[in-house]
Amino acid sequence: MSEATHQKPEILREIDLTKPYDPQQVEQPLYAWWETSGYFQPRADAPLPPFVISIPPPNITGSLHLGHAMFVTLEDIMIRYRRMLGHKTLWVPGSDHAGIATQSQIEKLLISEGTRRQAVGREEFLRRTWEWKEQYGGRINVQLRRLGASCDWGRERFTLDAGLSRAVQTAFKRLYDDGLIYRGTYLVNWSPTLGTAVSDLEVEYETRNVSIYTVRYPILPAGATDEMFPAHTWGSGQWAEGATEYIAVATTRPETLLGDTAVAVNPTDERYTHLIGRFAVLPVLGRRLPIVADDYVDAAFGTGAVKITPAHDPNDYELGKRHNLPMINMMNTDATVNEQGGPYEGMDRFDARKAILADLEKEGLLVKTDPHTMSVGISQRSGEVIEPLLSEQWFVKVKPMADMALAAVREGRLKIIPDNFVRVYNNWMENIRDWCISRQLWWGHRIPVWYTADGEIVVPHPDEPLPEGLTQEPDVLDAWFSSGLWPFSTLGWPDDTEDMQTFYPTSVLETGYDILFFWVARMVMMGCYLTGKEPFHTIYLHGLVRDEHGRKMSKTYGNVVDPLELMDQYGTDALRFTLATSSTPGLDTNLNPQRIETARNFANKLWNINRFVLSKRPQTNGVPLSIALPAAESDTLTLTDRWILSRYTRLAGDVKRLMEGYNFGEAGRQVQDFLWSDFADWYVEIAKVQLENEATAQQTYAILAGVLEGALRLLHPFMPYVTEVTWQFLTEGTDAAARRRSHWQIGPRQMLHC
RNA sequence: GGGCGAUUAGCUCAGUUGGUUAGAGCGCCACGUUGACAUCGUGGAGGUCAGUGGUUCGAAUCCACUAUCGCCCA
Repeated sequence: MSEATHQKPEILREIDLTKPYDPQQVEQPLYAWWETSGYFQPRADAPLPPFVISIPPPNITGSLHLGHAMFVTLEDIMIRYRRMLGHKTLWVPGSDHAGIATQSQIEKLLISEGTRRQAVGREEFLRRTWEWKEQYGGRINVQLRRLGASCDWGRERFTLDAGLSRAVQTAFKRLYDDGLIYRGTYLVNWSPTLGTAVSDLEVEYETRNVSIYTVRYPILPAGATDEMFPAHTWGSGQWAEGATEYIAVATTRPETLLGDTAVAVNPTDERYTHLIGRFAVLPVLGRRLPIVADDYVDAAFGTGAVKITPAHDPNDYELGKRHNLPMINMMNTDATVNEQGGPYEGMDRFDARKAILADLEKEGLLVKTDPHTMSVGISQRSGEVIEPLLSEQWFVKVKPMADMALAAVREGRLKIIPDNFVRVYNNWMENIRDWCISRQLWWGHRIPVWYTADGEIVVPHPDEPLPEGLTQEPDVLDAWFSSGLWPFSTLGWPDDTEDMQTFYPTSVLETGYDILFFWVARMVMMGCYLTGKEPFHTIYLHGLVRDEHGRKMSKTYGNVVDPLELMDQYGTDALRFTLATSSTPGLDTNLNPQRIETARNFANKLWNINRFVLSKRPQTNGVPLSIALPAAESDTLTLTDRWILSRYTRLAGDVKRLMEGYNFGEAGRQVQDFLWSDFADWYVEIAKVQLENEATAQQTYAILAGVLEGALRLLHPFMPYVTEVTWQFLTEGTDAAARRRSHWQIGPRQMLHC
């Protein structure tokens, strides 16, 4: 198709201009046309430098929610704007394997078939999961297309792709060789029903009303030997017979006493100084517990004496290390009591609690029960109470990377919008703790570590052949490990590919503030460390989408709004425009359905303005019509003409300024205000008169068409569908169509008419 | 305990370097329609910008404190 004979896409020929704007008729065919025409690929001949966004990869198990709609809206606004300005623009799409979420989904599927993961085995489980992924994993990306996302789908990536897996293995080896990855036995957050460790970030804290129990432990009577005390069996009711002194401790988790290895008091607490160095006797098991002094103990809390369970509590763990206490793990990985639990072995943790309390009472050792509020760790994924558990895991020593990430922001190479998140970012980076990266799952990147028969660790380079006779580590990596590499792994890293050279570092990373630590911070750390460059120069954080009264959307509350339904009802442009214009960076958005209706009306308004302008189009006898604004100094212009041109020029400048400053909402509102209030309500009405006058008719039409054409382009990043279809009708057979050499890609001067 | 944010019309929200009379949509009231558009137009009512104090010629905007709500971290 030559430029001079530019025609609107075939699909638009079906559209009936006499009816109100119908998004359903336009959107999907238009998207297909964009995509198949290659408009979303970066242009080789783009005049301006690359502008690149890596998509926040949705989970393959995910289905579209308003969070996706928000990020697509904002990122697509940036991408389309930069593309129109002439940047070599790339938006890299893809999806995340989402270890726990996906594995849980397939486990449920197996259970519904009457079997389970352990029964089918790892290989078959993975085969089933891949099968599921191939079948359903792409659904979310079909839905992102409906939102109008102008991603280059030819570059779509998945975190478990061969290339990205090689990136994971390369990163792992590099960090391991540099001493930043280590294996060790530490207290970790254990999710019993998921059967895996999780990172600190995956634990949420909830204030709960619980009971605090005061339990007294007998002090070993002077001169008593192991045989002499306790003299009676546990549960006899006479277990503590012969004790003359006791030390009382307060606990909210009495079942953990089975793992106690000491009792601690504050060294300055005069109530207990005489007991320091002596021994208490552990109820149930009769174990001798040294009474130790440590500043950690708050003399004012409870009884001032604390039972110490190093294998089941973070503070006790630290204290245990200071005092060289044994660490006794009394729990299995499914949170039942293990062989250390004596008579309670095999009981679930909460059943054991009840049983132990009953027995303590029987033995006269339960002093009292008080109500207590405390913060309880909950597994983000499963909602169950997290169990601090001593186990062998793999960790990343993140401090050196965090220092680089801090410097990037401090030295201005990385900007965060809105900037109040800089403090949050700094605070987290400065107090960062090592990251537990091993997960006891099957779905994910299996940790690239092999063991020899002697248990020696081998971490091969991904391109090296594997020595014979090795056994691979069974655990997989936290899925955030691979998403931490996303901006560069998707471009071909560790290879020095053309895409890496052209598009890395990327430009803006846009996502919700709720995953600042989970994802953004990790990408910055990994990017800085592994590639030597900040993976992007700007972080733009949006807020959460809430319901119209500010309540968090939740299934249980029944206030979840489905973006697909909104798009069916009002059109994609209406949803996008509403999300963009009712939000401010970093702040939560209360989504008011009435505003979506207004945005739909706005789309229809544009449609009708365009119909009016088209109806006034002069006859040109086959010569392409020129859509060009008259020079502002032309003395044939009426006052109204000058006014609208002035307003338009100011709008173009303001939009440019606002877009550059990431104030997309305000930019969108200004274009709407201009088109509806200034252009439609005033200029169009006065144009009706001017068009009747031979002296002004021609110029009036030029202004009508020229201003509309330009304003449509200003609005296009926000409402891509209606602006595209309208623009196609408006410019068909004109020089404006030819000027756009391909799609919306025209230079900045033309775009803004300034 | 530490930190962050919000508070503007009945509702949902704008208001970006401090600058006429604080804006929009919806809702409400009145009027209007064959001619781009009723998914519309015109006009109107409606605000002590949470409160107090301060800086300034001038404050919704900057500062301090207070209140309420929300979030993050420990």
